[in-house]
Amino acid sequence: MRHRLKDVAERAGVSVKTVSNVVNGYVHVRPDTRARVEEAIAELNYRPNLSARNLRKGRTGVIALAVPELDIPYFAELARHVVTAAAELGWTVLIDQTGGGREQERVVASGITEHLIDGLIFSPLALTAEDLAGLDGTPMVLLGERVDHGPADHVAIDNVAAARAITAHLTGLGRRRIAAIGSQRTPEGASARLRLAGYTAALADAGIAYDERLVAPAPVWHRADGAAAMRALLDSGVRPDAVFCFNDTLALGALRALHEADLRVPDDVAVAGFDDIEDGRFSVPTLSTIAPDKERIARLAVELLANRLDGDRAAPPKELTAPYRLTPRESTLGR
Amino acid sequence: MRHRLKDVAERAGVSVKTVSNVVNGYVHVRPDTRARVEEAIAELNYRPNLSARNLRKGRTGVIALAVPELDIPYFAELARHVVTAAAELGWTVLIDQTGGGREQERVVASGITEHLIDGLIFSPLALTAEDLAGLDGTPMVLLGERVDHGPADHVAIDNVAAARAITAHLTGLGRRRIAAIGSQRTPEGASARLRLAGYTAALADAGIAYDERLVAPAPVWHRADGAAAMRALLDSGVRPDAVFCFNDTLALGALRALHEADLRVPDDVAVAGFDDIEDGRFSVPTLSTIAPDKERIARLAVELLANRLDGDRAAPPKELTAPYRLTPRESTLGR
DNA sequence: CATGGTTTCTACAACGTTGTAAGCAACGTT
DNA sequence: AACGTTGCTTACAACGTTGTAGAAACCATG
Repeated sequence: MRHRLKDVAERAGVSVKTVSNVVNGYVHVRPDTRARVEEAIAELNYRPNLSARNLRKGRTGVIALAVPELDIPYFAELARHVVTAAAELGWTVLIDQTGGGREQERVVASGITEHLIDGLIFSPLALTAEDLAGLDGTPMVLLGERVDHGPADHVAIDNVAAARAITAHLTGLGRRRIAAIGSQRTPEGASARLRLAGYTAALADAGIAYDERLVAPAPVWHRADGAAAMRALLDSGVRPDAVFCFNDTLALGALRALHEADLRVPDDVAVAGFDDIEDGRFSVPTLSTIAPDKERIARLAVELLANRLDGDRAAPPKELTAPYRLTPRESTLGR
Repeated sequence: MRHRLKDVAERAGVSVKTVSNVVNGYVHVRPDTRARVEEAIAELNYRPNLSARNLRKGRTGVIALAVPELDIPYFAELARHVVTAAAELGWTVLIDQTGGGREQERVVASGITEHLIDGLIFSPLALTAEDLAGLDGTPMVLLGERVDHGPADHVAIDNVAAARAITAHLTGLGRRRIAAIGSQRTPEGASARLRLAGYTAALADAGIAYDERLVAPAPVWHRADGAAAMRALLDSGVRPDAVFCFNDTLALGALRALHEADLRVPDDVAVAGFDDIEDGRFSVPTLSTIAPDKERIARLAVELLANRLDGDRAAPPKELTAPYRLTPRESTLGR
């Protein structure tokens, strides 16, 4: 049922290599030969065996995208853009779910899928620079927070500036007791550190003293964690008049907790997020946020990988910065 | 830098095949031989070349999961479960985004990735039974609505019964003017047809006349479409006291539109969805819904595929039904 | 018609792996 | 002592493809 070059060759009365040449568009093939071969290909419904081709060529045409969790909307949206950008280069994307743990991420980085993929676009949570130091094999592009000058190409937005901008947006509304949700002390918390830095910088800009009690940790950044952190803040008695959540899912959880506490958003408490996920455009109220240009991030990552594959693998790693937009919505409307 | 069986064999002073045997856990290898080989493997950091293995075995260890869109939360959550279930069998999952169009889905089904994947788990939107008739190659499991007794294994929940159950939940609250959002006249709308059937059946059960004006179409089932459909219903003057949305994203859009119209949920209008996506547990108000057992669906699909690969490929297709739960939340609380 | 250069095609080897069959020890049984 | 059995290991071929090198056919030129 499944045919090989050899079958086509026999049917067309030529050598195996000639069929291969036709399949690969080699120019020096007589038109009538080409026609006979193409006819045979069609009749047998021949399709190349990719494993064999890959074995021979040392390329697979498959790249992997590794993200912590697919059902975090930000990563799902990012994945869509990466798939689209890669398709334009004829690549297939293998999406890998790491779970976000350091050990699992190390396994991915060290290339468990080696020999199956040509390259890797990697959005790590927990991985450190040392983990990456040992890697020699597959070309890799990192997304998200800088793993302090790691050995790989890297695409990110300016987290500190973005966090500073949205916090400034809150101070600009006249809010003074601005809480932050999502801080992390673990080494995994690179994003958290950068966004916290932006937050404190913006407070300083506005002449507001930093109050540790207004900063709530969140071990992971799911809705439930945002709700829990918000409840903890409210219970602690520090009456915030605004909250900057380090991502949108945290913010959606916080909205929920505020609702349960009978506080009005934005009247009593203004809420801001980060990532611009689809949900935030339809929540009640709609969510003010930082909108990273995900489409651009994906495209840059794919291009970096393409350059790495075709060009100099030993070239020094590139650091690219993608744009973002401050996107105010109902959750931070002025009073 | 990258080593082969041969390199390991030379270093350990054994034949290539013995190294292969060690790698594959063959039992008849003397402990000291095994130790020497494993040492050599570790020293060289050897990893098998999957292309070569695949070529030899005729299996790739990769299955594909094809879904319309990754950033529809239901599919993202489903994908996570499929990845988990497949990992237990040592499979890697290649996630493919079809976009939901009939032509693209046909390309996926006819196996553009042939020779790269062992099997396919496919959640089609637009595909018809005829499109599937021609397929001969890769084993396939269909998810979601039945493509009327297609030629492939199939896993789904009982859509009609589930839709009937949640509509009955609304009538049980004493609601009488129950709208439906998400109907589709296109052939793609298999889900829509089944859920509409459940809705009408439940109305009949409760002795409520079917009113066409209460049924709003939605070309696709995104949040924006739900909001638009809800607005259209409100503008048309048919004052509903409840809405059954054919999925959760539609329902979240409807919640938003009701909020903008200053109607209270559930007091003025009760809202129910379908799918039990994460967002619905944190929306304001939280969303009553039908919760399909996604974990079970994924597991069944993977098991069906495994049976197909190991067993009789010509066996008649199986139809499996996964359980669901009616999950009432705030959006349909009694008055 | 010899010369040299294209064009067209082919045979062969190689990519790295594993299944098959067979060889060689070592052992226990008769 | 001869025999079969079992445990361990190996040589070889094959999976389907493409790169290399070269043969054969063709063409244009002097």
